[in-house]
Amino acid sequence: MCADNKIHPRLQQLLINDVRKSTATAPTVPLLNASTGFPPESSPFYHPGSNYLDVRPRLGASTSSVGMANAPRSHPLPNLGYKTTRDIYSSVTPGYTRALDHPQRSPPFSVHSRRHPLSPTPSPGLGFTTNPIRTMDPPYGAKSNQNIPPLQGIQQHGQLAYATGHSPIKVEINGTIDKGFFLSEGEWTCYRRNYFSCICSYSLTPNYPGAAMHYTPNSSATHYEVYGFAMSISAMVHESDTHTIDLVQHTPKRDKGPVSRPDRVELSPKPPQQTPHPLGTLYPDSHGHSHRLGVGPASGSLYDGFNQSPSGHPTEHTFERIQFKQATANNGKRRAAQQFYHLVVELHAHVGEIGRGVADQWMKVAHRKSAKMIVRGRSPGHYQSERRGSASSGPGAAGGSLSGYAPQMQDYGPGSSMLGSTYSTGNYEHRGQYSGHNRPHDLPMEPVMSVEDVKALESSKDYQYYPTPIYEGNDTRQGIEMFTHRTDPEPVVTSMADSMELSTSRLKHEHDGTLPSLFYPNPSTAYSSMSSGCNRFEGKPTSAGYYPQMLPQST
DNA sequence: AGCGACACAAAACG
DNA sequence: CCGTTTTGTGTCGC
Repeated sequence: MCADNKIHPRLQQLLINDVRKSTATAPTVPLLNASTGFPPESSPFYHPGSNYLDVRPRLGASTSSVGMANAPRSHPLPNLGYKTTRDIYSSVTPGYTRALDHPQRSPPFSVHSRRHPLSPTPSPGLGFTTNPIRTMDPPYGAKSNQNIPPLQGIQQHGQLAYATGHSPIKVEINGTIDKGFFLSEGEWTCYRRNYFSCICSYSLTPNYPGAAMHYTPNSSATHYEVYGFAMSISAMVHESDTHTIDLVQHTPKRDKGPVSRPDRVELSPKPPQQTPHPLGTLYPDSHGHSHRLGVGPASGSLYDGFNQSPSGHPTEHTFERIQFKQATANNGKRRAAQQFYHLVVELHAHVGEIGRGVADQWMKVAHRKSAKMIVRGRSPGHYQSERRGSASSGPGAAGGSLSGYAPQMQDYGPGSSMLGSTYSTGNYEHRGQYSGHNRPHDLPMEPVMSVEDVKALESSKDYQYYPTPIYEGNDTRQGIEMFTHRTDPEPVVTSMADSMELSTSRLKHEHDGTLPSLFYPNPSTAYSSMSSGCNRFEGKPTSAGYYPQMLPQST
């Protein structure tokens, strides 16, 4: 698979160049230190720099790129639609957005504001940020997000525990897929060419910063000292654990800049109960960086989280300007089986270099898959009839619906982005079908998963996203050597309880277009649901018939 | 059909 | 109000 985190040399070079404005570029290396208060340096295993970090492209020089030949475009095409649509969408929280955003435009949330042209994508309204209105909402804040595909339950690949007393640690993964997605016919959809971003954070319960902890992969009795954690995002084909799909990250320069694969970013845990910041990463972090991320090469930066932990790592990271490298198969063909992808938010533990040479060792502790999604490779124009689907989509997105998209819809509640609280409130207004009901606030936070998903999850086995040494939980035992292989499928954990929840929640969520939030509101919840919950909000009953493996995955 | 590249244009910013 | 930046997407050509 895909693996590589590594960026092509070329890219690396390129990356830096672009940065014009974005400062970010700098060597972002956030990586290093052991984070979280763990005793990194002292540890024998501690490496000053992780490899992966180093790998990133950051510097380079070239430039490149660009364009090659370009043919002058034959004719200018006016896009008729643009405006209209845009305008409509634009309404989106413009004001708010900005305010909130602050710094840059790209801030994750706010962004959407920008254009939401045809594609629903842009989240129309997402205002993520905050709509004034929404902001109020409360309790969990979040809300809605129509345009935010929900995440399924967490799947752990091993157990974390404090060295002292061996007290177990509950792990929560929070992720918000921002921008770019919309429901079309009940399915989460996005365009391959459009950007989306993913705000990631995790929390440990209990959280004792600085306390030594160890990780025990499932199926292994071996304990690995944990020096820090990192999160990453990847994508895979629905119902195929082995088919991964490459994700690419652009700089603001887009085509003129380098393209890289989103990196693994070191993060410190976010306090579980912590209230998410409404703005999320929007705010500049302590370093003063604004997060415009993206810019940088790959991931960005490190500077993302605004909350930094003592260890110096942010507690949250936004992977911005992310695109799927390839579209799902059979888009557009109604009859043909539609392929789906899942975006996966992963948490890795830095277990140090064991031994010598090898660079850092990372083991995947847990991951959370998103609801299954369709990635369209063609221009929105090709889908106009349906578009927006769901959401609004009607044909043409109709204007009317647009309104639906209105600003309010999206906002994130405070938590949404961050903590898990997000769930939608229901705003699907226009979403016709889905819209049905808005979900009361009470939505369950847990993600619901369909049976299918569950199965899929259970069956899942390997994930090897990184070339670098990462262990999967399963293998652990094998120790380092295993990097590469993953072994068996980990048992996905699904407890009965979980199942029940799932089913329950499922019912609840099913029609709402709303999305359940990705996050778990509180640790306990999270814990319980951990293994498999998931949800899919998709309208289709099953994935049967899909071609899970069709795509060539990136490998 | 999907993809990469180029280009236009609007939204977001400043 | 205006210039710049960023990003959605139309189009071409493969």
